[in-house]
Amino acid sequence: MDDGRATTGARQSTLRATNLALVLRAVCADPGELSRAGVAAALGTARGTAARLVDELVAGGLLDEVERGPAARRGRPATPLAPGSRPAGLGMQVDAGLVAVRVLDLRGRTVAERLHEEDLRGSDPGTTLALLGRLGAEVLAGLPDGVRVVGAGLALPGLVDAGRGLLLRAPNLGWSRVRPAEVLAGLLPGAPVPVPGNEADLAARSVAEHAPGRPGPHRDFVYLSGQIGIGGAAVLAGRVMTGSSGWAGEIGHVCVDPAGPDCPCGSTGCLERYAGRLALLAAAGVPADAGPAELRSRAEAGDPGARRALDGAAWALGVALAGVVNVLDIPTVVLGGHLAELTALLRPRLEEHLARRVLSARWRRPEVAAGGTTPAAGATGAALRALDAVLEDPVRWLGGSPQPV
Amino acid sequence: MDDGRATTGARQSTLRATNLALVLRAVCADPGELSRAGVAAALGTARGTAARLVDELVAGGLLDEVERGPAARRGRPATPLAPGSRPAGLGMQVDAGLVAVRVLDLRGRTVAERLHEEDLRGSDPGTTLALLGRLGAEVLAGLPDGVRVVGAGLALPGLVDAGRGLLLRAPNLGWSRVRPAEVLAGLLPGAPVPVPGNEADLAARSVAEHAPGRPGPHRDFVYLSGQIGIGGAAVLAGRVMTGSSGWAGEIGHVCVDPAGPDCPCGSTGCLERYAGRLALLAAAGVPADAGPAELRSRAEAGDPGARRALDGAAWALGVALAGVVNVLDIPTVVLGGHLAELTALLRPRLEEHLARRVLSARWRRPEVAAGGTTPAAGATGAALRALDAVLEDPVRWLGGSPQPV
DNA sequence: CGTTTATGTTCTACCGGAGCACAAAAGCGG
DNA sequence: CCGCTTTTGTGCTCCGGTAGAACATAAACG
Repeated sequence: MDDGRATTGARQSTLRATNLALVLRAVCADPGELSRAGVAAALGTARGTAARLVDELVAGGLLDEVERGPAARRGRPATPLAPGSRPAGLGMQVDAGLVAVRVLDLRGRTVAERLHEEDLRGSDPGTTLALLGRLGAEVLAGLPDGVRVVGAGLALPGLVDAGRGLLLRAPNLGWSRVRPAEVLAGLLPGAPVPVPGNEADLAARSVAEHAPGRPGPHRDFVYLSGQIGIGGAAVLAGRVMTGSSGWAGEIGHVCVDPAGPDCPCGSTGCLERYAGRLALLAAAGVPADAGPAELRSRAEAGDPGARRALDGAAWALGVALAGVVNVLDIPTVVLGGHLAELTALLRPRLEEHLARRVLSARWRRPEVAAGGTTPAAGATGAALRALDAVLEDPVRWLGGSPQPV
Repeated sequence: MDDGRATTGARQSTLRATNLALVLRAVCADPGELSRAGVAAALGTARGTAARLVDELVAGGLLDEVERGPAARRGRPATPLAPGSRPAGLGMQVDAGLVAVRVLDLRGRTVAERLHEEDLRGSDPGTTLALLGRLGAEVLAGLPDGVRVVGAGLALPGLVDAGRGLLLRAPNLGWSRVRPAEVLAGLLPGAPVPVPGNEADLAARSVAEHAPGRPGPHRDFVYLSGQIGIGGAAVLAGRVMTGSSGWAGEIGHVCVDPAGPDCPCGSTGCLERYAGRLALLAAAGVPADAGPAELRSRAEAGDPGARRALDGAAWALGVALAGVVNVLDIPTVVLGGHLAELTALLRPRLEEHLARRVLSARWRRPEVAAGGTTPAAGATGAALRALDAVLEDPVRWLGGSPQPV
């Protein structure tokens, strides 16, 4: 997308902006642990400077001075700092099986949420988005006083043109060329228009950081989001790679076997045909409406059909992911969505396949981990992404006016 | 590798360092086109500030004031600036078929080079590196006065642990666990120890920028380096993705057909088995020592065996690259090495396969382009990487002492 | 040859961090 | 209970760096 390198000369205000961002980020990384002096130590700046920066952020509501516990060390007690509790991000998600709205504050806490489960395959975009808008409006209306929504995001299971706010195609919803903003704009009073994004990218972000600026357990990983289809994302140094148009991560359509079954996408032998939710359940002989939990209990009970289906999925995942790891050298795989609860069953075979097919496995063995099982991870990620605007450029949010993007 | 985000507070000297780097980079991007006033306009700084920064860089030898041509516009004529001609990078390369040494200056000009072709498969690392060292010493001895080598790199066709300066394994050389610095250290007087890197990564860099800081025709592309094996690299926003350990880009071992032939790497149906130099020539019935030029002329003459072999390679490349494009969303493929001269023959089929198997092809059709045919692109890339240290932090090179890394 | 126009230079003003001194708020020890 | 120690927070001056304007310079144009 961007070059990652500013081409504009740095002036002194840039310096201050940079340092404000660094202070905010340092506090976000260790909420409640840093004081003004701690910030100075962490950044290597003079105490006076750090104090001035902190004061400014506190005045703007981006940082809070929190109550201190019982004084442990001697010396004047520090005033612990935490990310402000007023700035919040609005995350929304539409998936084949649910609609979700979630509001996160700068500390990463869920301030409010609404989830609504419903089979939305083939649904009418206008109707579904209107439902989402109503849920969103309810959530916004119920927010505590003082909470300021600084941005909004919408996770969608398909190819999104973020620049134009356009969902190009979401196969499992049956949607094409939908512009969510047109429906949502009027329904969310006082909130910015949600920026659409790919569900898997955003879910991966919720794994990469648990709260704005607070790194999760993994910093480099390949994320697999098993919904009805299989989406994915590669995360490097805590950043989701979105590619040149934002369409990266379509791991579900990596070819596992060119002689394999046809895929609606036009290719053959796509991973989705082997490890997608429907394919997996069908191969195991589990009714489609039973879900992966049933598959799991059958496999744990020793059902041979279930085990065979899981082995097949592990094999297909192994072929596809080995390719990804060979190309990207990110030897950690996090399984999310319906694959998360199957991780224990898939891992042994999958790690075997990866060890065999990844060139560098001799020196660093690829590992498979389970992602969180919180529903609607995409909504969380969307809220986190919205809040990132604050971390990136705190100065914009210090002035009284909450300028939207 | 790193987080891409400094955690240290910015002080005023940081500001100056940033701006010096920006000035240098701006001049490198447009050598000979910018004056002091031009720099001020490009960076948006005051003219006085820009002039002061330029003066400092000129005094340090990082910028040169070059002769101006005939005055075109009216007004006081500008003094055009160009990257300094004294700082230089030393790039070296060992491949299965050649040893190369190349010195590039900050303007991207080849100051000196030595190439030596020889079949080095199964060669003794010590002997070959000693040969490389001798060539390097000759090149260094012949450098014009005033040229200062600021860094050195060594492109190697295998897995490199850059942190420890260790070549883990280079299958086509038959080398394992080689530490080039041990041999080279004493042989290159007055030059820093070459930092090893992967050949494909470095060759890709030479495509991404033609001179330090001067972007090449593509900013986002997947590079394929057809040597005996097939290496590769993904370049995003002009930056080569090296992965978490620097082992990214092993496209040659992406699985094209799990039921395909065994590969020495332990996997099956690797791309290399279909589109590697030896596999390709063998499939076409061309003698191994004849090379791709012979294959090309046969195919252009209509030889059915040659065409079949190329179609097979295009198919395999299509399957593997479609996977890469699906995952990374980098819809430009640059073919280098022996594949470069076969581009015209491979492109039609390859683009067809990509169009069919890439999910987003409907909205943006993947394209295939030919890389340069300059020999030893890895050496060029290694020299460019060495020079990057200057662009990243010019301040280090302004003081008289040429502190090595 | 004066005017016009753009470049390069010099000077002051302002901004922001560094560094120091000092006040404040706790624990520790008598 | 009181002074000492220790750490935090605050106020001050100094210094480095950019902004901006005024001025000098070097060409082309009429």
